[in-house]
Amino acid sequence: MSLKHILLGLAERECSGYDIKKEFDTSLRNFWRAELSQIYPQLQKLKTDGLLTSDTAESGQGPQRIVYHRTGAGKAMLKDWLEAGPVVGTERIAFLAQVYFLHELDSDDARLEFMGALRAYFVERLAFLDSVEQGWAAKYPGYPDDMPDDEFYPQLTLACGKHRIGATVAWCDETIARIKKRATA
Amino acid sequence: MSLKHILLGLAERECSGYDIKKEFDTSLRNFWRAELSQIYPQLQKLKTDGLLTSDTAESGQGPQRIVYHRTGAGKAMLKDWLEAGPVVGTERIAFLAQVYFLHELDSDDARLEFMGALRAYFVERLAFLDSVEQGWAAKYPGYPDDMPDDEFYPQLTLACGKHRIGATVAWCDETIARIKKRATA
DNA sequence: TATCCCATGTAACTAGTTACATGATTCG
DNA sequence: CGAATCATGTAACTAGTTACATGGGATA
Repeated sequence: MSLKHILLGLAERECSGYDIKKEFDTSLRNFWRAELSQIYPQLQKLKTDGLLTSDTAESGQGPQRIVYHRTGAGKAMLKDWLEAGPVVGTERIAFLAQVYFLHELDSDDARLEFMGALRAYFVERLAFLDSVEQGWAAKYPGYPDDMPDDEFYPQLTLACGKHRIGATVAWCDETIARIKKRATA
Repeated sequence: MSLKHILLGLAERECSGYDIKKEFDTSLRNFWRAELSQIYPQLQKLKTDGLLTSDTAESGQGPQRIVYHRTGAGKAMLKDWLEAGPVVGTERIAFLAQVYFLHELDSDDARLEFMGALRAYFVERLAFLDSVEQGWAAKYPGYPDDMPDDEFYPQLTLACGKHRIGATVAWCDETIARIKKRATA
């Protein structure tokens, strides 16, 4: 279960469920997503399990915040997860399932439209990653290697996204060319 | 919901739940996985929804097989899914969540060990894809483009896997070098 | 005779999504 | 005064996992 461990990782610093949601929607968005309706109960559960503690804090606007912080046991559980080695082989890639059955569309035009939409999506993702990167580069003159640990490792996930999405765009281009060639054959 | 549509795609030809499981474990394994305990009830549901029909067939060994075949409505639903455009942005990549928090491990050696294990996994996946490809190449002299439709589109998913996994291995190498450089700095 | 593959399923559980409910403050 | 943002949650549902249950036929 990764969500649990992600919350334990984020709770190195005091944070509320609302704060965490914002992190999912920005920094973590390349590899994980979660809704508030999943985050809040999970934080409560981690607290009853003794992995987090909570405190109330005033917020400038709106109701009181409940801020969480991880315990020693919480940190230990996160470390166990990392020490158990990479969690791989569980990914589901829906668009590839669609490509697998793309012959069910009834024209090459329809198939090319599908591939064009796919390519556009990934190009947009790549642009987003570039913009995040520019923010970092502006903040750290020694970017990407001269950064504190708690930014260096997140930066690695961005670098991975760039590699993978770049490769996916290249595959889209290749695929579009192959379908066109096939159409004229 | 992708599983439903994948089953509708596979049920173009008559197949049993058991057959489908084998397809998940071989051809589809690059982008989706499913257990028998999810497949069997889902097939039953698709039948009651009028998207599949079923028949019993003798099997050489073991009990009777229940073979499914999709209806016109089933085919139409699959087409609707494809025509609605690519399903993207839902992926969860657990190993990147781990990398994001890798600074929580307490030595560079531990971090390099993690990255080494990750690299080894992807190298192995790449070798598997190469072996699948060699099988295809042996069967079709005009590989990869001169293949029937119902093999060409699956082949595209293999090509995508090769691109993406290749890029991931390159990222692992780059990352290992960056962590080493950081360790000596 | 033991193990593997064939073949179908159910039960209990965990994980994640969508919709709903509440209420304060701030900005235009 | 209306919309956006802050802030927390519950309820109902869908999706997926793990464990259990059954039993035939083939192979070693």
